[in-house]
Amino acid sequence: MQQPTSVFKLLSDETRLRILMLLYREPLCVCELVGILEVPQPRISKNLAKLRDLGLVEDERREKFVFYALKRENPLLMQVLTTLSDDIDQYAMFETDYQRLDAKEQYLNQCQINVPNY
Amino acid sequence: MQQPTSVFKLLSDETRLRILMLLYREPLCVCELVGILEVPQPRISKNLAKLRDLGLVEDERREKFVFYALKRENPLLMQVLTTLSDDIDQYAMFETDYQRLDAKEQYLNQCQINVPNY
DNA sequence: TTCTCATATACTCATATGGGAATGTGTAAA
DNA sequence: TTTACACATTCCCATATGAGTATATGAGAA
Repeated sequence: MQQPTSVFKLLSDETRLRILMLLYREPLCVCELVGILEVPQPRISKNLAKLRDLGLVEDERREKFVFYALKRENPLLMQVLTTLSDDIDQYAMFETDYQRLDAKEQYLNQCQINVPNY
Repeated sequence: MQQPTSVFKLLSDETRLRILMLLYREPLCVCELVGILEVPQPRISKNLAKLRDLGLVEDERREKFVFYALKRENPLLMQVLTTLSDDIDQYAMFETDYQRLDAKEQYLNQCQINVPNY
């Protein structure tokens, strides 16, 4: 089990928290995260690596894409994400991200993924 | 309401999280925190100041002592502290701090406070 | 007023952190 | 085996952070 302070350190960065909130909803590949969050790809990749290093997410390659999924083993992390998600209308940025996730097809730039039945 | 990332940043430091966990139980003055946590006084004071700057705790002077109390207005913070507290046996350091809090009289070095009925 | 004690702050330093730009790697298609 | 695309990593830099030491502040006691 990870140290609580280490988990909070990862949660304390806006990019990472936005990523975690999205992965709380569903697994996503890097290019989807780039499209939804409108953040440069290296920044996404580097922050995903930090999340993976602490075991909060796991990655799985599917053809050309690498999908990241939230590992739902840490009760503290899950409690936090649930709390935020339950009050999503209190957090404008996360709420916007959720809306963009729901319509993610329009936010995938060059990359048009089509990986069925995850 | 504070940004979640700002709250997590404060929670990501071990000294501050230990302080918050103790204040979750009851208000304490600086010298009590020093005695229980065995951490240098300037470090306690500086971290308390950061917590106060973000509105997570409030201070109140009583004679020579300054008592700090958790402000229980932030749902996210309260949810986190409750989660940690409910699984306290999973977190050895916090559990030890709680035990020292329960017997705090023996950990107050020079300072022997006696401030009744808070 | 002077002394003592509790607490706060200033100063300095070493280290950590996040980010952008450029480049490397790996896979699949042509 | 080239090309294209998705993703990872390296390099460098500006800034933030946490800590210790010393010192300042502030209140009560003498």
